[in-house]
Amino acid sequence: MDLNEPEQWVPPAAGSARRSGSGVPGGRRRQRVSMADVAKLAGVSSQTVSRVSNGHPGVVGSTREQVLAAMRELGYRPNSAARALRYGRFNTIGVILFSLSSTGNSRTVEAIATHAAAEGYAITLIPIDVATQDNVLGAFTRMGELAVDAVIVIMEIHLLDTGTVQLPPGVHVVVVDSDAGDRYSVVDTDQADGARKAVRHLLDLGHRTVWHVTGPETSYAGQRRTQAWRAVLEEAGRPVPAPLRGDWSAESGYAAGLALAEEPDCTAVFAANDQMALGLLRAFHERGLAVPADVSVVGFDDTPDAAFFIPPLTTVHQDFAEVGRRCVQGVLRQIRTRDDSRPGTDLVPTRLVIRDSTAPPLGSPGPG
Amino acid sequence: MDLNEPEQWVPPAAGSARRSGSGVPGGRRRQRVSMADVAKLAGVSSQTVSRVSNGHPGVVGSTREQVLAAMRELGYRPNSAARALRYGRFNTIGVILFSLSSTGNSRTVEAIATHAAAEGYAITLIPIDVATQDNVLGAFTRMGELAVDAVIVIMEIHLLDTGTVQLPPGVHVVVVDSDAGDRYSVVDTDQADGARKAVRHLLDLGHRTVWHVTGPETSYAGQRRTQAWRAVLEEAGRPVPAPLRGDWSAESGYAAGLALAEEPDCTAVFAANDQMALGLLRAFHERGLAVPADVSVVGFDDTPDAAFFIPPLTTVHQDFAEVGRRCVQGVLRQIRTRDDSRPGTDLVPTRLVIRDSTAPPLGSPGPG
DNA sequence: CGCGTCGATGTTTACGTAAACACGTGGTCC
DNA sequence: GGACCACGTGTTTACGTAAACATCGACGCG
Repeated sequence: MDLNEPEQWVPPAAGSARRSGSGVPGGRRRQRVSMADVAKLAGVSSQTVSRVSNGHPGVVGSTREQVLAAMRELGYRPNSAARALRYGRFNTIGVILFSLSSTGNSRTVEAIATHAAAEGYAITLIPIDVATQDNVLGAFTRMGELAVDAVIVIMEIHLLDTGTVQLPPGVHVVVVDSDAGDRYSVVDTDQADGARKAVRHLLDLGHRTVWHVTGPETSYAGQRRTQAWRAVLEEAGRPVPAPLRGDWSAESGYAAGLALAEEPDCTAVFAANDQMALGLLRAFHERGLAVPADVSVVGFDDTPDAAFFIPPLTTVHQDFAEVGRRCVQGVLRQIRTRDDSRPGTDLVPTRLVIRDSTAPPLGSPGPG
Repeated sequence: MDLNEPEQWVPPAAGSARRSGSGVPGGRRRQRVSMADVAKLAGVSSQTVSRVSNGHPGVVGSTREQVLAAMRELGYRPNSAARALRYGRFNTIGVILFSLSSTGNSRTVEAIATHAAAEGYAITLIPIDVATQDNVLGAFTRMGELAVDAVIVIMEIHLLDTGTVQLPPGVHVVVVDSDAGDRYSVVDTDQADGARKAVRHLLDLGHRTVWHVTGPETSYAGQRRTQAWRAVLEEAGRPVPAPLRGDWSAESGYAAGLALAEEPDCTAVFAANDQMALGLLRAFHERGLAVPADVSVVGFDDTPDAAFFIPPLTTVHQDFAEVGRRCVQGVLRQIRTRDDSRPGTDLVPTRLVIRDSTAPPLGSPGPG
């Protein structure tokens, strides 16, 4: 294998080969190089190697050079397991989530990984394919056994409130997509504010009311968006149409769109995410309804593709990178201060991006 | 923190207050529970605890029960660092990739994580935000220091062929999106075959030739698709239009679409991915070209959204889950057989999904 | 009835690292 | 000039686990 060192070092004392492949003659047991090996070659103690390895002061230049040379020659790498054992820390953050398939999740995870890396932390991923109680518990159990110092949970935390889930002590938690701010440190997009902006935008354009395609019931984010939609309509004294249940997929948006196309007084729809908005656009197109002339559509997320829908989608921009950044920040603060009980909710603001899928209703004099 | 045990155990020696917060007065040093603690409480040796913990035979029922009870009481969890140190393995697979933002990558990673979990392996993610040589090297160096038994590289491996990258010995590698089958174990979608199917489909419909929007130059997958496109046209004796350079984004597809709209004899386009196809659709729509009546469009990937584009997109389906599965399989085979030099290329087949964005050219009698 | 054997459990040791402490040498201060 | 200190380096030890080996008692067989 090209990436590897050409060959591993074997101590010179052929007779007293204390590091042969465990004595097995044919054993090709790629022996890992330890500090002791480096120390022996450099003619120093292993503690000195440790000091050099960790950049500690108190090693004179010439010794340091010798050690570094030995390290290079042997291709020494610190053994992170031994390190973790010694320090009691793993420098790893676990991330539990349902799926990477949603834009939001994958971008949040990416941001988490990037920021964690910048702080010297790796991230370990535990996806849960099917959201059964068992799977969730299993994931948490596994995480408990894993080498992580903290866990970021990207899912509705209610699934965990069974009392049976236990993380090992000293493992800190930050939660995304949940309202558990009273018990955990929560970071999330300001779902309610984003939804409010979307609905108000449509009302401001002159629409009498706004229809709504929801996310799945289990999604906290979806619930918040739906609540905010309802609240804005009620505040404004507008009728509140029955929401259509979606599941984030374009397909569910399409189904909702076919239904909404039959509603003669539907002139504005707020979809709980961009994918469902895409489904709406296609359904309306198929039924001969022009967007935005006949119906206005607003989405949520601002996926990179949303600007290229037909027509380009007005939507609520979520700053996933910022969510990821704050998750890491929160988790590191807990690790560093050893304080794991700082509940609270940290909301990342949203931004309404107005494109071409919204307009005043037909026959309206315009905004007002 | 709800998830944690109420308090940790401290060996009884002190007085007999075996459940104080910790021996240290002010120190709230969440003491981790070790086998020794469990052993003491259960009145057995730590070796017996180890045997119970690992399900080894040779522990009589009553003893086992006692140990299990002690484990439960103390909330014992095995220390994975110590385990890794003892075994020399971490049960972790590293994944290096550029970005999770692309559908393909995130779905591949998800599949990797799922299958790895099923085999008792966790995955550690190292994303590289900007593809500079330095960043790539840095990621590999970090990976070398990390606790991983193997690495899956999701990127063009040429970036690594500098000779300076070194992974520690015993770390196995599987590569995705590369042609390094002569040096590494490579798993990938059969890019060429997929592209061939796409182009042939368009020719079969009666189009004289097929235009092409490429992926970024640096992408091996993109190169393969472009090569295959060219090869099919040449084999069929058709003219080969100059390909338009894209970067996977819908925006670049849109730009290409605006350019292609000016080409009077462009009746069929093969976009190297679905997002760029989305951009094409919008550009054509904007310029009054009907798809598929005036221009046929084929994409690549079959993202979940592609079926809801306007019109629903004919595209090449990639089985990312299978790619992920085979990556894990390959890596585990290497780990288990201790054989890390089994180069070869494992291609996952594709499937052409015909929807509504392709049709015979205007004025054509139809396929043939 | 004594010896061999087997099964259950305890004891020792090693894994690789790094903190804590020990040691020795050279210089400084009074 | 002797006590002390600083600095560079070596030695001991602990981290938690589990393999390897040791021990001890009970049981079976000749």
